[in-house]
Amino acid sequence: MKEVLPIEEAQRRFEVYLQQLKLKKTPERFAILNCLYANEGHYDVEMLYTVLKAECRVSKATIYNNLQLLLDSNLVMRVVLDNQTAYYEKATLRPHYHIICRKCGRITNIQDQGLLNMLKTWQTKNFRMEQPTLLLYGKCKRCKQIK
Amino acid sequence: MKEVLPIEEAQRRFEVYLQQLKLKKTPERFAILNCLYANEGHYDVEMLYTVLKAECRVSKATIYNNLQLLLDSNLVMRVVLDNQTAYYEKATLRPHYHIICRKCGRITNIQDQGLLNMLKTWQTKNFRMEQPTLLLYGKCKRCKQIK
DNA sequence: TTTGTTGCAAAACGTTTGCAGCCTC
DNA sequence: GAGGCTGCAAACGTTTTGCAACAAA
Repeated sequence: MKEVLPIEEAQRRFEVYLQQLKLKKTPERFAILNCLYANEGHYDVEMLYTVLKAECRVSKATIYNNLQLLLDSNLVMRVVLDNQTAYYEKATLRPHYHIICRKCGRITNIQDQGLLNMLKTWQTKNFRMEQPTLLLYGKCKRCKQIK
Repeated sequence: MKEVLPIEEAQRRFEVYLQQLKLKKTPERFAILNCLYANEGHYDVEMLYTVLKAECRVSKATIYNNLQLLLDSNLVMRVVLDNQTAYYEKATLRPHYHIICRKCGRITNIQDQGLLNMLKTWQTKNFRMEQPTLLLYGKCKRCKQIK
C-alpha cells in the first residue's frame, strides 16, 4: 500500500519526462507533484487548489493542465467516484483498488493479489482488458459504530 | 444478463412506489421509465433528452428530477464512468458489472457469480461493503481488430 | 380545490479555452 | 530572444434551483 516512488525519484522522473517532451520545468508543475507525493490521500482539484494557493501563486487552469501532464507521465493516478468527481493520488507501483465510505467520504487504498489474479484470468477472447477499476462503497469501521 | 423486470411490471411497481410516497403519476415520469425499459443500453441525460424530446414535451430539469426518483425506487441503476458522466439503465435482478470499450465507448453488462462470491468473502471487519462497482476498461472485439 | 409537478430561465458548479504578459531555456 | 507557460476571465457543459403556470388527485 505504501509502494510509491520516493518524492525525489518522482521529481527526477518528472524532469526527465518534461525534458523528453521539450516542456519546461515550471515551479507550478513541481508544486503539484510535490503536494501529491508529500501527502497520503486523494485530492480533487478544489483541494489541490486550496493547498497550493496557501504556499504559492497558482491558478486552477494551471492545475488542470498539469494534472493531465502528470497522468500522462504515469506519476499520478486518477479515480472517478460515483459523485462524478475526479480524485488524484500519487501512483502506486502495483495496482490497487478503492474503498470509499459513504458516510465520511474517506477513500482508502487496498491491494489484493488474489483478486488481481482472478481478474487477470478473466481475459475473454472478446475483450482486451486494461487495469480494472474496482470501487467498494460502504461504511468504514468508524462510521459503522456511529450507525 | 437479461434478468430485468418486464416493462409492465416495472410500471406497476413504479405506480405503487409513487402512491406510497403520495407522488403523482405524471406522463413524464413514465416516459422516462419506458424509455429505459423499452431499450437495452446505457443512457446519459443528453441521450434521454434527445429520445424523449422526439416523442413528447419534456425538460431536462424534469429528467434529472425523475431519474433520482427512479433510482430511489430501485427500478433504475446508475453507473459513473471515468469520463465523469452518469449513465442510466434499467435495474437487473442480480448484480452486474461493466465492460467499457475505450475506442467505441460501448458499455456491456457482465455477470460472474465467481467474482461476486469472491468479493463477498472479502468482507473485512473494518468495512461493511455495498454492492461493488467494477468497471473494466479496454478494447472490445470489434475495436481490437481495427487496432 | 389543493398540492405536487412541469417548463423555462437563471444560477451554480466544474472544466476548458483565449489571450496578454511572464518566465524557462 | 523565442516559445512555452502562467493567471485571469470568459466560455462551456452539466446539474440544480426558483418560480409562475399547470395538471393530477
